[in-house]
Amino acid sequence: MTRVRLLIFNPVLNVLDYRLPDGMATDIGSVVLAPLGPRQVLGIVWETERLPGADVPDARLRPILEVLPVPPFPAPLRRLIEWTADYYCAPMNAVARMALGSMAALRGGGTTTEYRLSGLEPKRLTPQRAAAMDALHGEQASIRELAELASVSEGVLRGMVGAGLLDPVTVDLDRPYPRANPLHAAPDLSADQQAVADRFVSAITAEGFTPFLLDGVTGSGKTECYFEAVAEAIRLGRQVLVLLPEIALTENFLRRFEARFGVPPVLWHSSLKQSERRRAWRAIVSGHAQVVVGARSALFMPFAWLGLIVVDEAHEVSFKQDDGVRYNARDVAVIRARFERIPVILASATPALESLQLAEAGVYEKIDLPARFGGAELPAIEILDLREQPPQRGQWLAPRLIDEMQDRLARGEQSLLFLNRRGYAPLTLCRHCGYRFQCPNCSAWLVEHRLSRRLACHHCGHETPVPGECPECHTPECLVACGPGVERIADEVAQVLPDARIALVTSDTLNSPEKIGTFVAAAEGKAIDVIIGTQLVTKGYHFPELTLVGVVDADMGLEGGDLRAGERTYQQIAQVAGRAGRGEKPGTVLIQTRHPEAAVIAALAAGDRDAFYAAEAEARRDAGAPPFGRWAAIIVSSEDEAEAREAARAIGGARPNLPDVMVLGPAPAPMAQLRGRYRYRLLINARRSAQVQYVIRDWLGGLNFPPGVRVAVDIDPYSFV
DNA sequence: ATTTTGGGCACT
DNA sequence: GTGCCCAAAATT
Repeated sequence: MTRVRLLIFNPVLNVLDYRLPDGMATDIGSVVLAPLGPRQVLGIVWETERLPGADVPDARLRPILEVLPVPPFPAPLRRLIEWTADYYCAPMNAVARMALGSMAALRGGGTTTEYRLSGLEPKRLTPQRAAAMDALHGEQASIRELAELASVSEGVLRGMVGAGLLDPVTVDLDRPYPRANPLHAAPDLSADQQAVADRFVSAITAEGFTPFLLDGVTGSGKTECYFEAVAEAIRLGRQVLVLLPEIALTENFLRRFEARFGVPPVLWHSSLKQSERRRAWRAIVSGHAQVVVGARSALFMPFAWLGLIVVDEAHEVSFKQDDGVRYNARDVAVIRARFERIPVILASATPALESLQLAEAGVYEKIDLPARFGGAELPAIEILDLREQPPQRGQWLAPRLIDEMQDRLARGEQSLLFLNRRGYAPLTLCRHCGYRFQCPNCSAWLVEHRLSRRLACHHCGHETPVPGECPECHTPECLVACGPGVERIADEVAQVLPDARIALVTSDTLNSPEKIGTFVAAAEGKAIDVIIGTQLVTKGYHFPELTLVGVVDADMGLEGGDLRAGERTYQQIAQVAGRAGRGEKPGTVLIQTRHPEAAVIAALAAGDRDAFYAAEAEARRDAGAPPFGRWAAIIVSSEDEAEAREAARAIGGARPNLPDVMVLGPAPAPMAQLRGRYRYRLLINARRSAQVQYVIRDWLGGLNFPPGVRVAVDIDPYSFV
């Protein structure tokens, strides 16, 4: 009788042994279906010696039901899953889950019917049908997905099929993607860029683990360089994974990719439709997908022949996942490359201090790309001290910044204002009684969105219409907006530059590929004079007529005691500054601040990157922060405040007493309530040598908590809320 | 997480 | 003894 050990996809059971029935064969890594009580669960066949479990007598073993028709997880992926679970104190099955697409993807094969608008004019147009016609433009998907997309019931759509408004299309579920051609459009590289590309190509050919830190200012052509590595991998028949921080980035990226390789890459991100997800996953595991561009969740895909990983904008905070398995895709990408024995390229204009340190230590091979491509000059950066030249009362733009914008408008050039705050105002209060609108589920103010006339929580999605009176004292028309958001800045610009054509660029306004495309076309076609945006506008775009960048509030990111606040501010401003002067004309960057003396601001003004990194390193060393020391967080949460407090106190009471590990707390988390759960936090600061994970596992392993209490461990945390 | 089991208790 | 509710145990 053959006994098989499975990694089981059940939140509390990690490991169970089964019997392999006669006539059934598995390999290590096979994905199987197994009985669990009256149910069926997925499992992955694992090396018994690598997965400790209880010794259950042969007689009690139940037989595996089915081996799923997908290639077994290869050893490098299995090692990656083990490493990630171990390092981030997460259950192995939670990590392994990230490697699977969906049940449908595991079964594969077959065809399905999708529907798309036929273009026929409706005879009878109900409001629901009108909404569907509007929302489904250019979409093709199943009835179910279309219904969700258009927010109408499936019945409405079936009716539309009957009326001939929707056409059925038979689709092969696993239909292949067009092949990328490495020779489609050979790039025109500078000597510097060619040297970098050559180095990458040689690493690909050598087929070994080679981690690169590609450090080059915005516009230096990092993408063109690593595209040559991608081309070489394609030539050798290996697959490539390119990780990007946000989906919003892909629009621009896809155009550049298609220009270079003739076809779009395979996309992988969380908002793929069922059918797209299945098709992409099957192409990835079969080895058919040549280049996969994805968000961090693509990192655990079971590639058949992975040959290269690229992490673009590798410093981006969004590579850190902050729920579920709290991993950092930038770091795990390097680990995966090590297990796969392939090159990995971390590309950034403003690398994380941790990455720079690893490069200095010789762990990463550092590749510098100093010059801006085409000789375009880096913009001049100037500080506007708001204490010396304050904006008018109730406004946020200093006169000097307005003058410069006026000037650009007169010259037919473009300006960009950056403020990383969505909505109209971050706080709304009652002028009469001082009532402040707060989220019922979170410790956060509700942000007024004037475009949608709602108050919204940016943490949990709670929304309410803006009321006409104060809910506390019932005074009508008494609400005041406090502080600026991008919508309010847009109002101000409309007021001071009445002739300017303004584009507001936030995740609220630019939430679909079509809208992004329209915006980019308008900006390139000089149909926009002033772009006002959040995070979203800081990277990727190339507008030759954009010659002025204004940073509305450089101090915003520095408040709040986040350990990486300085670094993030530097990165954001350097990034958005890179949008200016990308064409023939030189750019200017104006930074509004009340703290011109702060190290970050001073370094930006002086254009002295090294000075910033030196100051930041010094501060981190003093604080025992990464990369010189290590942090970890334990977050205890419950819907019951007392229960959360009690559990946190119990954890605090069992704290280890070790010379190289310091425990702070428990204390209410800065975000004391989040999505209806009360939260307490303990912070662990350890020497770099300390085995924090083992200490924490030991510590928490001996404790039991009531149901309803969640204890999350965050290793190398980014968010301190 | 989900399902099964079993103890305690009211009721026939 | 039977039905019902809830907590505890088991899931290979």
